[in-house]
Amino acid sequence: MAHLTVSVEYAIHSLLWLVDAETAPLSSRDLADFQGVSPSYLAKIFPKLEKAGIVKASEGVRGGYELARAPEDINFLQIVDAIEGRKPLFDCQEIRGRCAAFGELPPTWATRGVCSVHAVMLRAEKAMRETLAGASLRDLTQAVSRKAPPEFANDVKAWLGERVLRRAGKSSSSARLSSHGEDLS
Amino acid sequence: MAHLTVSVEYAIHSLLWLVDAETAPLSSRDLADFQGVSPSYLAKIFPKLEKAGIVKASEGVRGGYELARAPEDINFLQIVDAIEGRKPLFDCQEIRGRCAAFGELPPTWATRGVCSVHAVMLRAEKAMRETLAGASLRDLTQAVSRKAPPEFANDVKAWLGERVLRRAGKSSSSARLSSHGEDLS
DNA sequence: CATAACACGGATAATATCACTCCGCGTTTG
DNA sequence: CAAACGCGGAGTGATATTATCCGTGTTATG
Ligand code: FES
Ligand code: FES
Repeated sequence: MAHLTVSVEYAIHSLLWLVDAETAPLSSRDLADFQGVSPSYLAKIFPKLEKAGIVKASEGVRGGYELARAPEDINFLQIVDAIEGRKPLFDCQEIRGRCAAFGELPPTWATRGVCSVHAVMLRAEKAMRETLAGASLRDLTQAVSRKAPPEFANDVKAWLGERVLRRAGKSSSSARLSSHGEDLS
Repeated sequence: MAHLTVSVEYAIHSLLWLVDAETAPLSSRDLADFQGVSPSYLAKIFPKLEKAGIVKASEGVRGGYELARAPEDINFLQIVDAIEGRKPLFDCQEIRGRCAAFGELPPTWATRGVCSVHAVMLRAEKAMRETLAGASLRDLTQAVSRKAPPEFANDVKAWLGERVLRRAGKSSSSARLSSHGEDLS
């Protein structure tokens, strides 16, 4: 867990829209266009979530992704680990064994167990991971719905629903897909 | 605080030897050779600790560094911030404002305050920082002295004392500087 | 059956950071 | 004055991040 990259931001925000999605599954392209991020990059992120068992993929046309578990069983730590691959916060180089006060090879007491400096870093990483594990996708959707006005959920479903209809070939109703007057050139 | 780099490991281990150092000040070169790390790289780290007020520098020959405060008043968080420069754990790109359900510019409720995803990351970073702030340099020296045999402290002082004598020009007694039979070619 | 829209993986490139080296300058001791 | 310091800037190779493009396989639709 070296650093929380933008891939994590893309992933969590994408998963947010998969919760309560009526028009499932949603393609990575749909989610990218909806959020205004790079489609090709988001397409590289979802296979990681799928291998971690967080989302379920369906192939072929009309395929896409849906949540593999209930949103209360998906937490931030699982998402971060799925994407960043369990990299440690601190990468100990075992300085302690190269002390010149030792001869060629250090005594056993010096290299046994975890270095006291490293132990503090491990505690810090554990505190961070526990905080991430304590935040579920369900908590996130509740926080968002407290913030957004009630009609926003309908706008989202209208936009995504229009997307699904359009790629189904029925590309007749191409205007007025959102109550905010969005059009795509 | 993007990632705890090896510079942090070098810094904390170096500061460890500055606690209870009888032959003060110690040069960055002394500390690097003693620990078996790159002298030129460690020399780039100490000015950061000096600007943070953790360490006090003396210039000229026989100069070097000593702790600027008592070791119980120096914690891991101060050292990490001094070296990594307060970089955040998570760099929010404000994805939420680019949602296609909004028109050209997003409504105020969507961009006001901190994003709910970002808020979780800030809590995780806070938990990590509090753990780091709870570990002082004094705690570290106590943990090390519990681990090392009592004669080790004498070995360290002998090696560093010999180093100070040698660069003082009195380079006659160059052998048998450690009870482990260390010699430097 | 042909096509188009998917997922998936590999290759590539631009940018940034990291670990590290080298140099020159000013300061201080002997 | 010379040697040993601290200090700052420039530069280098390795790696990671962000992003794009392409090819392969799968599946629904016409
Ligand atoms: S040897 Fe790596 S942190 Fe001490
Ligand atoms: S917009 Fe950056 S974390 Fe939500």
